[in-house]
Amino acid sequence: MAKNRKSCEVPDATIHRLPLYLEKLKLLQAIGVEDVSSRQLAESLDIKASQLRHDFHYFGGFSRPGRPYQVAKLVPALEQIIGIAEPVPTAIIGAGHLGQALANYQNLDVQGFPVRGIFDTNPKLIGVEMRGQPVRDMDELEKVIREEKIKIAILTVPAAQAQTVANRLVEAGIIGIFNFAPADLKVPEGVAVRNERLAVGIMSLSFKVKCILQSQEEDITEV
Amino acid sequence: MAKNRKSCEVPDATIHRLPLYLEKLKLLQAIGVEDVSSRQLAESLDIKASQLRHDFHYFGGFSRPGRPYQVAKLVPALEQIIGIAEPVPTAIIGAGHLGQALANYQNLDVQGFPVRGIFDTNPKLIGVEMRGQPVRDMDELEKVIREEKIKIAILTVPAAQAQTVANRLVEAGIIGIFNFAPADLKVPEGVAVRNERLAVGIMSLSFKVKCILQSQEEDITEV
DNA sequence: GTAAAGCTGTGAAAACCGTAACAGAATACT
DNA sequence: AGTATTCTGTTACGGTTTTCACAGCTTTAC
Ligand SMILES: NC(=O)c1ccc[n+]([C@@H]2O[C@H](COP(=O)([O-])OP(=O)(O)OC[C@H]3O[C@@H](n4cnc5c(N)ncnc54)[C@H](O)[C@@H]3O)[C@@H](O)[C@H]2O)c1
Ligand SMILES: NC(=O)c1ccc[n+]([C@@H]2O[C@H](COP(=O)([O-])OP(=O)(O)OC[C@H]3O[C@@H](n4cnc5c(N)ncnc54)[C@H](O)[C@@H]3O)[C@@H](O)[C@H]2O)c1
Repeated sequence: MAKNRKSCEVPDATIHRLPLYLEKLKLLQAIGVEDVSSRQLAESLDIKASQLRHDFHYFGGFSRPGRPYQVAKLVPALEQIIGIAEPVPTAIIGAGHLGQALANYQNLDVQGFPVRGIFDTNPKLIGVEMRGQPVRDMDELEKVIREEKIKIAILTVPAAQAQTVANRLVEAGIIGIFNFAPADLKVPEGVAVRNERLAVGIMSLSFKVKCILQSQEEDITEV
Repeated sequence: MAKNRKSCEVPDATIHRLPLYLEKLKLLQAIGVEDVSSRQLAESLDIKASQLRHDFHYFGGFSRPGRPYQVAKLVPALEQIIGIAEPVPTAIIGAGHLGQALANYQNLDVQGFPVRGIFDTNPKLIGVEMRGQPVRDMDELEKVIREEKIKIAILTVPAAQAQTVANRLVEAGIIGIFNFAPADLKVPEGVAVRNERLAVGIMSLSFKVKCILQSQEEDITEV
């Protein structure tokens, strides 16, 4: 099974496209589409068909030359690769504004990440129900992570607390941290962090908006 | 000023780093640091100093050989480049769970994106105050966008409504859409879209977690 | 049955991005 | 003053990602 190890040596860019493929395929599946060609799938996602085939090639290919892809086979194959063939129990740390929004985000469940623990330190929040689950005191963190076999944590605490909490999560056995706080977390090897920075997103958008406005101004002065 | 047009031909990867530079610089500024070398700044962000200089080089450089960067000059220069030298009035469309979290996210203001309009169609939400602003009916959308000179919209409506609402936003003069709905928006040229897909983020994290778990298992069986 | 069209898997080419190296300039030190 | 050090701007290099091109298989049309 050297394939498994090899399957982890995949460009980040490819990894980020896998969820997009899966999402689109599930959509097709829902409307009864059985077969789909690399061209059809790629065009609906605004990428080149060759890139899609190349991406799939990292995992050995999902069809045979001449045959289009079968949606019913591709969906579970991608789920397997992404690691959500089985539901992945997840925790939310910090039940503030963002944490509450995420706790109420039904798509998390659908996508394979059932929330099995919501934690906070604020006594006013502890016990409050969110989507059928009580907010728990941080005292229970280690116990719940162990019992529910939680491997992924969504971190929505203030930036100042992020590193401290992250350390505790790692200590408790968390392997993946989805971090929404604007802080550069340091974690030991064997733990994956994904930073979701709102500021980066809106600022790169702003950059492009500025470029558009500038080119519009130039067009006017040129006429 | 051919520089302006040229300054828009910058790799995406560089654009995404600019906000990180700015954030760190503001932090340094806050604690009274006046000068900073490319090495110092880069190391604190876990990137190579040469890359930072390379990034800055797209914009002509911010210092002279031999001199470190002056924080007080760099901050406004980056703000200019990103397009937030002046505050950028922003609207939130969809005041549900996520829209409310964002409306209450003070960092948006701080980073230069004051929210000047929150919109929804749900009568129960219209009029409710969020951070000193009432949720407005969508009827007022065009008027408020015009009066407040809003150029960027944060889209937090259900996926099914996203394209329809996006069309209306473009029609009303919006140039940048920060889209949180899992939908591939089609917009005309001259409009920038940035998709923020939670599913992509958590699934790529899941992929890495799966790889970590697999390599741990292999380590055990090898011993 | 045969030709044509459509499809994937695959490796090579091109484009892109990150890294290293260095020249020239400013500063610090002796 | 002179030398060593530190620093940026800039270019050249190397690696990675994307794109292209095509061989070979499969179905469709006639
Ligand atoms: N609100 C947004 O829309 C938004 C968007 C992007 C990023 N963020 C980031 O997400 C984080 C949370 O934002 P928010 O708006 O929800 O803030 P918030 O203040 O509403 O929520 C933070 C929650 O974390 C809890 N908390 C504090 N310390 C804790 C600890 N040690 N352990 C467990 N819980 C703790 C607090 O009690 C609070 O309920 C911040 O870092 C923020 O920068 C927020
Ligand atoms: N909740 C989350 O944490 C989260 C995370 C990532 C992405 N998203 C996405 O963000 C979007 C919103 O999620 P949510 O959880 O806030 O859902 P929500 O149902 O709580 O909120 C959606 C809001 O949009 C309003 N709306 C519906 N149609 C509208 C229209 N035509 N014009 C204006 N407003 C309209 C609704 O009245 C509602 O208040 C969804 O597409 C969701 O997939 C949500």
